[in-house]
Amino acid sequence: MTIPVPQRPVRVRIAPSPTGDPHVGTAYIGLFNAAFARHHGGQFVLRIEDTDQKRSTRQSEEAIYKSLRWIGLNWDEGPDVGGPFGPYRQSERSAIYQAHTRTLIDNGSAYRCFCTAERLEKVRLLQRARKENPGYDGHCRELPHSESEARAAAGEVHVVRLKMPKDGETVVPDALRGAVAFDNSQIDDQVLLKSDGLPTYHMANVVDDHLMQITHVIRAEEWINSTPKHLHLYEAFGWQPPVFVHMPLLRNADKSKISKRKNPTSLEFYQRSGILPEAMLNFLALMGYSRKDDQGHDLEQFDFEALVSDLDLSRISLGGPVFDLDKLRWINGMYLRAMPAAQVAERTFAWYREEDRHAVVGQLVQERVADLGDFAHHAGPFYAGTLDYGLNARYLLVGATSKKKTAVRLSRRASAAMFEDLIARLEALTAWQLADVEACVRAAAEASGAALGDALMAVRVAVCGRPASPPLFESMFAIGRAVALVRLRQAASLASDPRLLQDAIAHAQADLDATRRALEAADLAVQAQVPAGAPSPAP
RNA sequence: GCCCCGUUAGUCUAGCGGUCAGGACACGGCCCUCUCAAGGCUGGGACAGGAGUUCAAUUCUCCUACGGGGCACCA
Repeated sequence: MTIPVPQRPVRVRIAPSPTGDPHVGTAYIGLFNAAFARHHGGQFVLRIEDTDQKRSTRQSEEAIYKSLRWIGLNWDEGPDVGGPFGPYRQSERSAIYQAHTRTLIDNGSAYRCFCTAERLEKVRLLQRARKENPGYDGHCRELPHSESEARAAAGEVHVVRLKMPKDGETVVPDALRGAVAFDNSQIDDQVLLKSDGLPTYHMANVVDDHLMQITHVIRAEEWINSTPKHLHLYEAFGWQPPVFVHMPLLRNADKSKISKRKNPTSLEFYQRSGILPEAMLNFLALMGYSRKDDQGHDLEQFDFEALVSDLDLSRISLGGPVFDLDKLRWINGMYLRAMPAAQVAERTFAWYREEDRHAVVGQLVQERVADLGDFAHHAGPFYAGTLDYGLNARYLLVGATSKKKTAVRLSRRASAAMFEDLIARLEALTAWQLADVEACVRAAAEASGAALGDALMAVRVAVCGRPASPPLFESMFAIGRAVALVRLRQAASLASDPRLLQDAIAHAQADLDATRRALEAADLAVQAQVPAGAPSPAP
């Protein structure tokens, strides 16, 4: 199957929601969008979907720009670079959506719904009890036009819903999967305009994609089920829908949709771990796509330009690819090895230099170094991704190694819960400020019920990998949100899984034992060489 | 529960009716080597199962199983 390309210029977009750390999934979809646009000489648009006022933040938006640029993606139009179809931030387009919603109400494709959240909740509960499909029951669907207008005019709180056909089916032409049919009876009367006057994803998406003249919607597979709604919106407006291409979802090792619980998903984490952006991009390209070398074998190494030149989206494989850190690291190493030697050092120093933590790290390490060479030892944890806890994993159990008689020793579960609590607190922070980080750690420590020092030790080892480190709060602050969170999640899963924890400790212990045996053997060897007649060493 | 998508080794993939089912990561062995890497060689390891179509199915169709996704005033 080939991807249809209309006569007009190809225009594609990514539409990330600025609600958290810049996600590898965004970069993944962005990569194929950007490559597709370039391949066809079209434009690649970045649109910010910040209609969820509760969760969207400006920091997150900035972080998205930074990370996408880091990985080498450039957009032709977007909130930060402008363009002829702006504004590119949905929160600045409310009037547009409201006007369009109005036309849908007027032409009978949508209707106002005055149902309260409580009523909807009740309906859902009832439906579940009766084992029916959850969905809106159509209570306000047939309200007379005059009543609807009057109640709205009176200022009654309401949403606007799409009037989906009750029967028949809607066929989604997916460029990779062919025709995908959905029974209309399965499809809910989707809310288009929320009671706060802002549109939902579905509405904003369709309106923007049309107004921005998007020709191909290349997005993640999780959207395929809502595409019938989008198709009906296009129809209701009398617009021509774009070509839909649903990409497979990146997966965790257990095949579930990739998540920060089970994988580092923040692009910042990879940047701070010393992954090269071109290696990351290459790795992402390999997820579902492949190219051939001269001998017809799979080609592992290629850059963006190469991807652009022979891109054929219809060759995307549809099984959800597992995000394999081992392979990422291998690719990264391959890139490093392929560089001129001088460049490796150059890139490394540049990477150190572009980091924002030097001042803090220098200060923290200063008191502990006797010579310049000591820096690397003490600063190690500040310039790394995940850590190997080894024998130190035992400190991850709160209080377990405490020398205080009164120490409160937390169970594995309770220790893991303390980490989870801390993670939740840190995730809730809108900015990464020293004082806030400290407050979070102190609060989590206190909530755990353990002595402050014991809880801090567990956090210290989780974040720094060692029981001896510069002051914890400053260290966490310098290590940064992305890396600190990944390490805490790693610690949490280690603490909650007895097998993992034991393995980690047993592994390190085995190394230690081997060393001890080697030393003993060496001692014996020395004794054996003692010449006859010499006094034997004291026992 | 209902709907949709998917299924080649632990993982990423090639394959598009006839192949010794190819490559890569990871894993094991050997070589190289002062160590560790890197590199070279090499080994084990896959078409989820069952029907059908066909002279011939990994490849086409259907069923089953398994995996995933969706069913919000989140995107």
